Amino acid sequence: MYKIDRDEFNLPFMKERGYVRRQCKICKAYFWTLDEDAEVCGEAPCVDYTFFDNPPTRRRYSLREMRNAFLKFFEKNDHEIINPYPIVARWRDDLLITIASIADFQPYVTSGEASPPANPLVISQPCLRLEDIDKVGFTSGRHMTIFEMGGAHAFNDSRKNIYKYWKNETIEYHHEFATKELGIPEELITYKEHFWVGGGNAGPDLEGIISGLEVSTLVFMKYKIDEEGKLFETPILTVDTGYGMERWTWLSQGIYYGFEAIYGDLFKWLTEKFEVSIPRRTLKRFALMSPTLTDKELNKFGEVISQISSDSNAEDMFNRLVNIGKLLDHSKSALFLIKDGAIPSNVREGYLTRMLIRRILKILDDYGYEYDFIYDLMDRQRIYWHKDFKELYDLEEIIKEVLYLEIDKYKRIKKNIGRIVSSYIKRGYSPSIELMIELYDSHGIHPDYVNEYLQKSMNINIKVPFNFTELVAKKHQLKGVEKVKKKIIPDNLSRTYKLYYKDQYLKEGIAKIIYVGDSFIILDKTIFYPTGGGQMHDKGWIYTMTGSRAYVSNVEEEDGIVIHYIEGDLSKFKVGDLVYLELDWNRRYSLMKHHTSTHILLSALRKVLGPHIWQAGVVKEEEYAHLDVTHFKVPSMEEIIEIEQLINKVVMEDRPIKVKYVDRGLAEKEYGVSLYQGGVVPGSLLRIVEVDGWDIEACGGTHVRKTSELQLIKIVDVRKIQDGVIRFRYVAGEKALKHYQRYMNLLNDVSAKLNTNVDELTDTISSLIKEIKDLESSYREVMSSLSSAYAKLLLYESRNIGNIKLIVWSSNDIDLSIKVGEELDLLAKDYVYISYVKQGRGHNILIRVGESLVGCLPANYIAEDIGGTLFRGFGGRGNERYYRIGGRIKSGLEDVLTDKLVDLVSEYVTRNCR
RNA sequence: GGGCCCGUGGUCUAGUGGUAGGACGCCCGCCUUGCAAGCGGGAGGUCCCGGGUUCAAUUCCCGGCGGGUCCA
Repeated sequence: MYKIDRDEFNLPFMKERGYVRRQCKICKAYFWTLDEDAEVCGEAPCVDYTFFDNPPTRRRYSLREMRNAFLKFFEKNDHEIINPYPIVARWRDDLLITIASIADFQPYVTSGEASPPANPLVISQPCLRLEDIDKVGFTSGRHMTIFEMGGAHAFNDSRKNIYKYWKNETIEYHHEFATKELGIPEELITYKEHFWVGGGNAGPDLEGIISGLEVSTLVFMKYKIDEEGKLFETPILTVDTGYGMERWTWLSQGIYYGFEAIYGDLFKWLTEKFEVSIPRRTLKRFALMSPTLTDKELNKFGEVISQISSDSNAEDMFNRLVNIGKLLDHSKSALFLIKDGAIPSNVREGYLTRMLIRRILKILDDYGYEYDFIYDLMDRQRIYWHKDFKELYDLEEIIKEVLYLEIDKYKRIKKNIGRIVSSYIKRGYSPSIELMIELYDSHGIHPDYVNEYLQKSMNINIKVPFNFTELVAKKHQLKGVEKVKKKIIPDNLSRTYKLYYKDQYLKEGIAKIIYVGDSFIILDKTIFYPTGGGQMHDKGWIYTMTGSRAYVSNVEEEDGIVIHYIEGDLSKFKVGDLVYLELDWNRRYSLMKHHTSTHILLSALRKVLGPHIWQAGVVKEEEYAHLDVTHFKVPSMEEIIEIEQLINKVVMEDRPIKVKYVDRGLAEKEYGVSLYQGGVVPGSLLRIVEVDGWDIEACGGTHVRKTSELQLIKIVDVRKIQDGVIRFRYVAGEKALKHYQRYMNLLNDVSAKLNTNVDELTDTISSLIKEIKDLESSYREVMSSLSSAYAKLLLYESRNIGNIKLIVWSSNDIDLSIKVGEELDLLAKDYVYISYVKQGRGHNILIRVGESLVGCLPANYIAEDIGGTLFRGFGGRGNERYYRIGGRIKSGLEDVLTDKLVDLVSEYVTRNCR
């Protein structure tokens, strides 16, 4: 797509080492090699892997050893080691998960807006990629959903005269790491040209290929790319290298199946558990051909396996092997996601965790293992990795609870399969792919399970296509139109100076008007805080120097410019005038208390509930605040009480709240990315708010000076707002007092209404409920005796036509009429009961006939006859014994109805029954 | 953030524009040495909430709340 200049990589390094540029005759890519006669690029599938049984490195490395070797090598070469970021990318609003080491530094570092935590730096970043999840296991370890990307990054900024290094040094480092550090002969290394595009940036890159395996990508980011694919040079040149730690490890061990290299003992444990035994030679053949496997071939895995082994159970064995790979891979991914707060959910990153866990459960199902096996699997993973990722250690209980809930949900789905599938078929769905898509989409039922059910109940078998998930995805492709916020302010205004950052307690001030819109004013500086970071905007007043006053009802921020929305007349406000500003301080002070309370609560939640707690959303209003956090269930009353006591202890300890501005890079290094609880914070300088010794966050809100100002924080509501997200609602300061008072009033009101006092309220209500129940049951009894009495009376007064008793009754209660009809059954078998009921504007006729008359006088026949003559246009429904019709008739006709009915039915009866 | 599915006794559910039904559980009785099972009887419901259409809504329509599920 993008052409790379033939001299792009014609670097001094290439000349010194004797590398020449060649074109691959198979894949057509250009590459650099020491072999002047080379015709193919050196990457599988153009060539075979050549490291099996014969690793090119000086020795074998475990993943940990490889990571250390990598980090230490670059540290030796003046790179600073940076701790990895979480795999849930909360500092980005365009990504859910960290897919590359450079993602840690986008967008503000790569755009030049903020400086990096160190320059140059090196990092080993766990990354998650789910695009190739279906290939995991089949490609022998080339694809994993979770992997560590070793990133050595340098940021060159021509505007600031910062130059670290660029192409030549990058390749030299790579080469030296491979040859000197690991001892790989340089003839085995080729560099393949490529053009990399991603995350809004682009640039040429070299792929480092050793013994057939691509082990690194050295990207030279120098373009921004727009939606049409146009390239623009950027002032920042970013060296973005990605060393695939797992692949280097695999390479160094020279074994066939990559998962064995990475997961060692865990792999061995699973092969025993799944009773996998594959001859070494067969496994090697498989691993060698795995890079060439296409989707189509994976669809016919059996045929592929038959090419490399004649063994009758070979396909089963390889399927088991592939599933072991999937189990290892998916369980590690799920573990790391949970560690970083991606609690299983039906939305966002939590959904990825759920999907991975469900895939594991499905495999266990397929091989007849108990779901409980996943506890063991995940716990072994936790122990396996906890030395490298210390937070894992404390996660034992949390993971257990999360898994318990997920297994429970999965079982529920499975239990309902039969019922749901048959209900869809009853609804007119034919057993088909469409049905499977619908069932998966709406109920999460895996197509295999649908098939199993169809096979059992209808003996139908449907082939599930390899691209099933793709078909499901297609249903969702209609994209919503993005709402573009209309810009209402002119371009040339300068940013508003924010006085509330200079002094958070400013209640009044003076500013100059620089723009007057139709309903808003823009000032050169302001004390009004605009809605942001979950904190609602201030309200207050703006005065002209001549005493005119306007009410500020809303404040918003756009591109650093604060917009004051005004209620009322703006004609007195002129550009250039000085105005006097006054805050509604009660409101603001309450907002500040709620904001500081939020910080205190968040840290308390992490302490009480666990390190998986992250902020998922927050709103601070004048009357109350709420904080949404990632957690798997509503905390118990005990936990909530503990949390409440803890936050109020912090209040009473009177801790100071400090605000300081720190360079973004330094702040991240010092405090970690847990700083970004509130999401993306732009800019190079971060405003850090610290509740002394308790909580540190990057935050743009206004806070109180000391925790004692909060007086009291009261949690008023805790509930689950979606799977994996719990909402805490709370109030602070005088709002807490107000809350108590409001509830006390409520209780008093209720007590007064019930003529009791608050302490006896529960007992009173209990006895009231009982009383109502008793009344209801007496009412039923009365109704029953009443209808029984009516039935007897009506029967006594009935007129005999032949030996049939005809009862015509006019009532005003449809329920009573129905009941009376039922009672008649107990008294007679040869009656015809017609009840006329007027209700509101409508009229209803009930018709009921005794048991012995069903043959000659079915209720539905009578109804049709009456309906046809007397109530044209009425609707009705019923059966031979019971029928009900109704509709609207002209007023004034009611009186004649009863007589007419009697005549009609008498005639009808005489005619039909002799 | 968006799409789709679902809300009926304590639990699981059938069903419907016109009398809310079944199973499990619960209570009482019978049979049995006892248990389980069986038989007979009984209690238990604002058919999620609000609005609309209709003579009539648990059912149809709209909105809300709650649950499920998939996609990004």
